[in-house]
Amino acid sequence: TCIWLLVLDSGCKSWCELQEARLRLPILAEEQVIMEAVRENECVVLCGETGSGKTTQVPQFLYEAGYASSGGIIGVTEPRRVAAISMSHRVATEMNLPSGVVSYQIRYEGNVTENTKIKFMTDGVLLKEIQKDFLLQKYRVVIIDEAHERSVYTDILIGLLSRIVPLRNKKGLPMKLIIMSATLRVEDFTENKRLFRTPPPVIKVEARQFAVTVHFNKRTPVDNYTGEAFRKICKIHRMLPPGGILVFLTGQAEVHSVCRRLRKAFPYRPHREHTEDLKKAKRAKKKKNMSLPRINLDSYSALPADEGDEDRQAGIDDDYNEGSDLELELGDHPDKEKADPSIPLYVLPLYSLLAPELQAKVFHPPPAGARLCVIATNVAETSLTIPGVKYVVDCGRVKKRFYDRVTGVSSFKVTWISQASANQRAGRAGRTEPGHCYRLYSSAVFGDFSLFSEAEITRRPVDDLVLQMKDLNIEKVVNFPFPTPPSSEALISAEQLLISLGALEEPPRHGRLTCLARLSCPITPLGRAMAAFPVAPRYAKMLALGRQQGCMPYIITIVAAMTVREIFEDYDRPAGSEEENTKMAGKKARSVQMRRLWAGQGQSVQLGDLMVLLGAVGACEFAGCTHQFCEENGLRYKAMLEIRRLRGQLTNAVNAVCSDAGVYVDNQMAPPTESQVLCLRQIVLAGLGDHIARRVQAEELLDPKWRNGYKTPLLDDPVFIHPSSALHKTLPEFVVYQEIMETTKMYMRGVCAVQAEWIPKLLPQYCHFSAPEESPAPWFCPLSGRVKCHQQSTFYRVSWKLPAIEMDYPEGLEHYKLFAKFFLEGQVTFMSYSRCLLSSPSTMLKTWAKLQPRTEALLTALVSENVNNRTSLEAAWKKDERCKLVLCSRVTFIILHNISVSCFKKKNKEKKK
DNA sequence: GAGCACTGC
Repeated sequence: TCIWLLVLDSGCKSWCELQEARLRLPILAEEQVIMEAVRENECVVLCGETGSGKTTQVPQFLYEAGYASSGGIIGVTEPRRVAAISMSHRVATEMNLPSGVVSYQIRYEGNVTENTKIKFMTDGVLLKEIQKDFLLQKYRVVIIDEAHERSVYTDILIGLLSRIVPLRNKKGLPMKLIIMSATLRVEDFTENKRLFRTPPPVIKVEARQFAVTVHFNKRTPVDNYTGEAFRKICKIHRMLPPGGILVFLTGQAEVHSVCRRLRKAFPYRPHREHTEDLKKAKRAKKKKNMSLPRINLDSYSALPADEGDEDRQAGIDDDYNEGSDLELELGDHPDKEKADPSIPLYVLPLYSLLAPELQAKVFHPPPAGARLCVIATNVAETSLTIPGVKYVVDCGRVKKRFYDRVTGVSSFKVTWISQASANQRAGRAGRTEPGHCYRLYSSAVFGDFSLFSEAEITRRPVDDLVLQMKDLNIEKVVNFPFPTPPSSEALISAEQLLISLGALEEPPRHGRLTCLARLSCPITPLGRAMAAFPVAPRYAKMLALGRQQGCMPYIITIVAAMTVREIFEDYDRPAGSEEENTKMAGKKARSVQMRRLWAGQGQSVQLGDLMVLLGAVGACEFAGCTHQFCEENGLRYKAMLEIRRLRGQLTNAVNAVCSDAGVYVDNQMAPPTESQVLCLRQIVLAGLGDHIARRVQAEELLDPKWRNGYKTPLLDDPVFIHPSSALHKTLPEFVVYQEIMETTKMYMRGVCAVQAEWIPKLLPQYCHFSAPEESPAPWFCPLSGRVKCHQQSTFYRVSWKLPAIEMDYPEGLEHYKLFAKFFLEGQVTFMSYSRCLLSSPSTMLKTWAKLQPRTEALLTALVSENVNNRTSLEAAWKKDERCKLVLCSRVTFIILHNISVSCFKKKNKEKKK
């Protein structure tokens, strides 16, 4: 983050320069129109592409117009942390105000003061603030920036603010909402009657972007778009004038393989080495030219450099490429891809998981004489802006995560992008001068793209959002004014999960449940506590249970590590060179070894991948969480820093929810003891109850594809423990998993072994219990004062037989009869009445007991006062001390309490009436 | 015995 900021801010050299740049922004001409619209409307939608300056200028207009005087402040939300920070710096500089006045707030940090007038923050921060103060009384204006990106939080914020703004106006504390979008796709906001009854005005602002000429391919490669990208880059580099090239591909592996090919084709060596190479290459070229037939790439430069007619070129392209393509795809034939060091290309990979110091390279100018070429994934579309890009090569695809709504299985698929996305990518070529965008697909294919990408909220589970909303006392989540609502299946399964976790009250079982009733469950106190933890509900449940046996610090660490993605460095990606290959092999071996070490021994092995996480974080923190430690042990430094900050935040949250928890972040944390590991596994099971899998049984093993497979309640096909898992060879009978990812097979990730007998105990909501066992017979537990029994159960849907376990006797008349028996035997009060009894206590259980008025009288009394355990008996007694000893008919049981008395009293009263 | 885009609390 810091590196990016330095780079982002390096553009702001002097205030004068800034002011000059500022004056050129087209939005300045629109100030009056905008401010008038804001004055006259509660909500205004502002459309302006990147480069219009809306993010930096609109807050200043509002400030000048007095919206931040008299106490109120101007809030601006951004979908990314870097944007919140850099925008606050930028605006502070432009306005010549200190950071205490123009400030930012992100998840872990901020510089907000009492004097803050303009506050930039991430969208999640404002959502959390609504939890504390629903009316957001601090704010006079809220600006939702980048609303077109449709992140889940901006969508929810817009829904909430559509209600908050009128409420504020009614209260006489007027507030304004400004929604800013880079595209004109705003109908979801403006034409949505549930959101705004009167559509808010839409103001369009021109952008100061340079023209980008778009070139389509004549043909659209079906599979080999990386090969096509490679050829296109080569061509651009050979033929077109200077200017950076930005290439959009879909994943790390593609990025690295194209990088490798380009580096081979246009080797770049820094400094002297390079000039040496150049000379050598020139000599070699001369020789080769004499011995080899001239099918040369150089012939291309005969074409006009500004050639834009792709269709015409494509013909030549195809002829030429068909031959060479084969060679290129046959892999590493060093001789076939002829190196041309005379025109060096400075090739850099760029993707989100790349180490920040390597990412930062793209922001620096390329070495003299070399052209910059960045091979990127989607990060370059919105998150990072690379300076000096004149050419964009767009493969037209994106890798997206998909969730199966029924089974919850995740997978990654490469799909076509939307037209909006393609235009956004093209726009990256026109930041500093006119540019060109080469689309590796035909205009017809482009025409078939959807206009816009789907809103994120429709593409992912919403359990966390539903919990947040319930915590805001929005019970009927279906009625929430979503700009685009999630599917009802998604809402129902979210509600179901939250009920199972105990975060929502279970709806009454009797009668047919309407869809609405199932979606209107109120939040429980546990749910409130869970909503206070900024993690997924399953993990929040673990935190809520974490206090036993001193497990809280461990649970916090495990939850933090599970929340942060990819804590281990990936050494399986294609290497850039042979030496890098051997280097990576060595690192990988070390990483595998360390993971085995962190998995521990004895009990802790059963905690599986979660123990590996715990061990890794523990070891890393013990070593001071240094870059070097991470590097040497295969950990992603950025991930470890995020875990460290998240541990801090979760620790604070736990202490806030439970003031006597007294947890603190200990970077010298000792490994958990054997009994703590047992406890941790049970806590994890309680949180991941719907993520259980059972090893396929020998008798079920009919199909060889089930070998080493696991069965889950929701899937017909087997799932497997991922080969990188600590439990891959152990294959425990029962496991819980973090997620199922479908690749070549369905793999469970984040696996932890659990014991069968814990399941009915900790997850009764998922079990069907059979009648209490007859042997051993039900008994009275003197410690808890309750009637206990053994009960067998099966796991829901799959009917796995679970071992019989000790349970509270199930509700019903039988429970009262048993309690009466134990009571008469003197087990409940430790006093024996047997010598005063006419019948044996076991009479209570006889089928003919009803025929005896005395047994019936006792039973009725117990039932009417709900007494079937010691606690409720004592409570009933307390109600009326005088009647502790009562002889209930002369020759029957002695009944020692007011249960029967109050019962008789009631009856007498009724008789009198 | 493997192959994961991108974010926010």
